[in-house]
Amino acid sequence: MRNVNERELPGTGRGRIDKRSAILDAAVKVFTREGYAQAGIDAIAAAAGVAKPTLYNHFGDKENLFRVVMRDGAERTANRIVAALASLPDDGQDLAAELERVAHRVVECQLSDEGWALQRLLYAEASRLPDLYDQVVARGSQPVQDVLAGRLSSLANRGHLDLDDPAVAAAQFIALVSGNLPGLSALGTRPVAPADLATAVRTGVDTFLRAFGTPRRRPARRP
Amino acid sequence: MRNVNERELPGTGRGRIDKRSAILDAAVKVFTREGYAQAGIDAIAAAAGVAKPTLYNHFGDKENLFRVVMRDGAERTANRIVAALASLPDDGQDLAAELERVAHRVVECQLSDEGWALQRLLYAEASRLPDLYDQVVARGSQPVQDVLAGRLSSLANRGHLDLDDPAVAAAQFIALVSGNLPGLSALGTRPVAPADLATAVRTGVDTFLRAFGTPRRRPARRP
DNA sequence: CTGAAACTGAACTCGCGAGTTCAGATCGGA
DNA sequence: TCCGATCTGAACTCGCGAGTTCAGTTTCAG
Repeated sequence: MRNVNERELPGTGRGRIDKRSAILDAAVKVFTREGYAQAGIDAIAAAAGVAKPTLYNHFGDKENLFRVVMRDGAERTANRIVAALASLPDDGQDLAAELERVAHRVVECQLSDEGWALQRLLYAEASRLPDLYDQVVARGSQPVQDVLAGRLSSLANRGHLDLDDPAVAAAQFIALVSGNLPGLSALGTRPVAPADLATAVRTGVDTFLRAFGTPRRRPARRP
Repeated sequence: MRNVNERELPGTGRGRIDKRSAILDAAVKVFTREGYAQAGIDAIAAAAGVAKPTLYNHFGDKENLFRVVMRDGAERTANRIVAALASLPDDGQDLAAELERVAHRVVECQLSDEGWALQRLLYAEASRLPDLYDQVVARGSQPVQDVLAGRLSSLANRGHLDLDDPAVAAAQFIALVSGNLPGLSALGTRPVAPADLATAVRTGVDTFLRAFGTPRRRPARRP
């Protein structure tokens, strides 16, 4: 049998390609498909095309592997959303349409298989691994809210929005726009009709603008 | 030893008191404390003061027991919330304060240990038991939204709110008022400072009234 | 009083999965 | 060419937990 150093067989997966990232990719898939408890180390190793001891060499144990997977996933998702937010222009041109466009992108990240799965995994294990929750928030939702708050603040400064507190507005924007998603997609276990999605986003943005749109006066604060 | 039909010893739990409900009570506690996978049938039986075969006689297997627990829990929680909503008056007297009061009650149900635990369990097992999700929604969130929509609609008919669609407004009210809860309480794993809770509720109601309060005109629909 | 139904407790089966061990293969670098 | 690090595969340990079995007990209706 001649040596096969010129190419790796994809299935068997021998060679010096990054075992570590292969394991992480496989772990994401298996964890998100099966859940933490149901996911088997054997299955992950097999999916990664790697021997079990290799996996243990890299990650120590199952729980630690899970932590790394969650942190990476949160960061990846957050980066995608932040990139989408960065494309929100500062001039108030067609503000409603722009907000809808951005909201769509944000919402799509949550609707992705990975997004939902990460959220479910986080909920499921939050009480067992409270520190993990903090880390995921720090790398995930926090930066998203901060960036969004910044954009909204820009718009407010130029008179296109009427806000008291950009951070609150950012949180409420996200709540309004994605509050219906769990129901629509049954926590991500069912596909969402694009029309339903569009409606959800539109009504969310509508209400946001009813509250914070600039042509309108805001109601007097109650005593 | 004289007969003890006048009273059961609470600890040992012998006698004809409802074994079934004793098991359910214990199951709620153990499932919510440990999560589905970690919860042991032995632990549940022990907590219920019941022998394992009795448990299996009543519920067949672990998964079915879990289903019953979740359905019951959803119904119980929904009933509490609905009761709170029913106390929302129809006259617009001090509308903001009344909305806040109701929102507080709604939010407290989600903040309760059982509320959070049920939500985490639902998220965790939704992909494995999709039908369960439907049932929980049908007995849990759906009635709540319907009742709330009814109350809001009443208020709108009397000119105290300015709504297009009461169902949408109800969903958005809940989203605005409880959107911050996961972050505040770290998915229910940490206590929430009453002041933070009050702020979250107040800002949610504020924004809701900015969007739907009656003195204001609603922004023109965009093309 | 009696017999059926429900309950008990303890021991048992059985499969699963996390983590380990080890002898050998493979690779990169010097 | 050779060393050390890394990877492999397969077999193994070990504990855990779901579900069962069974012989004996309690309860209650008739």
